[in-house]
Amino acid sequence: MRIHEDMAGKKTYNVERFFQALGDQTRLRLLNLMGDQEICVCYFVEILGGPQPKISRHLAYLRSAGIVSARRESKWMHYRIIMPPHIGASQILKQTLGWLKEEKAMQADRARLTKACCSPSKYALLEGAPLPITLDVSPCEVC
Amino acid sequence: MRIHEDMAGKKTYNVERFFQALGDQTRLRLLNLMGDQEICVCYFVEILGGPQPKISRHLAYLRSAGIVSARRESKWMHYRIIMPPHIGASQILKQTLGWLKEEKAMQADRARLTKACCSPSKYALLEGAPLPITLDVSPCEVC
DNA sequence: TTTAAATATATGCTTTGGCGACTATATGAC
DNA sequence: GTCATATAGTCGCCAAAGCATATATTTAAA
Repeated sequence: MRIHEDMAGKKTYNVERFFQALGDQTRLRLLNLMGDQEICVCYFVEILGGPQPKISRHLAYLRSAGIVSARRESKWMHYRIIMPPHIGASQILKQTLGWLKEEKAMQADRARLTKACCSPSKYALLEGAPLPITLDVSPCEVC
Repeated sequence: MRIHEDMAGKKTYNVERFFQALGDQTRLRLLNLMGDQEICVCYFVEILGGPQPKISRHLAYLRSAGIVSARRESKWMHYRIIMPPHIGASQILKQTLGWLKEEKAMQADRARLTKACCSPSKYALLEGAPLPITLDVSPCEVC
């Protein structure tokens, strides 16, 4: 959850860690793919390419920064974005996700995800993999 | 300016670098102190404390990330925030600055800056230093 | 039913590069 | 020379990438 205590013993959100988590291309691509869906790791591996441990590492980083959460479903792991408890961070994260949607490279990633979901049998890695689950985004009281 | 070229030769904003620049406590404090003012380095050194090269280095980092610009006035250097050319980054930066204003530690920094400006003669480092200059913030067409 | 193989994901380990802190020194303006 | 600021050199640390291996779960075999 990446909360630490300050000298007064009060819980304080780790702002640095939050921004550092956003300061990496791979992690931004992962967040963009998640959007408001809960997605199985195998899709990340398929879409981003590259060695699987790399994906796993970056997901772990995002988890440790309190930006995503993981859920196990039999042998598959699903990741989703969770809004940080800190309201400022939460707003920035939303804004960042909105911005990513407008980047061409990010749109291409999402398009490939959609395509992969439509015909997962064409991708060896995705045989029998559970489809992404769209989360109902409860309206935020802030915005 | 931290723009690099992608394979198509098109100029592309360096998002990673932008977030990395925000991922450090000292740099966030510097940005918070600048706000909408142009401020002399000696104030940063006075308010943040610590060795002067540390401040200078972080300012250089912010400059290389295209987030601040520097202006020389005789022997003093003035720094101010400049809005990134990328609209998404620009919005995030504004939002971050707004958020910082609400953090207690950041408010304390600003209070000490105000105090120092009111009676610079009390601070050895600030003898004869030029006061911060408030910039007229032209209304942004986006927000 | 216990065991072994296969699949999905995570973690260890090593190398490499960047960044932060610190001290000392260089530059630029008076 | 003096003052304000920047840069260089060094050290230690964190993090990223790549490869190998461990864990967890399901399927297949015996």
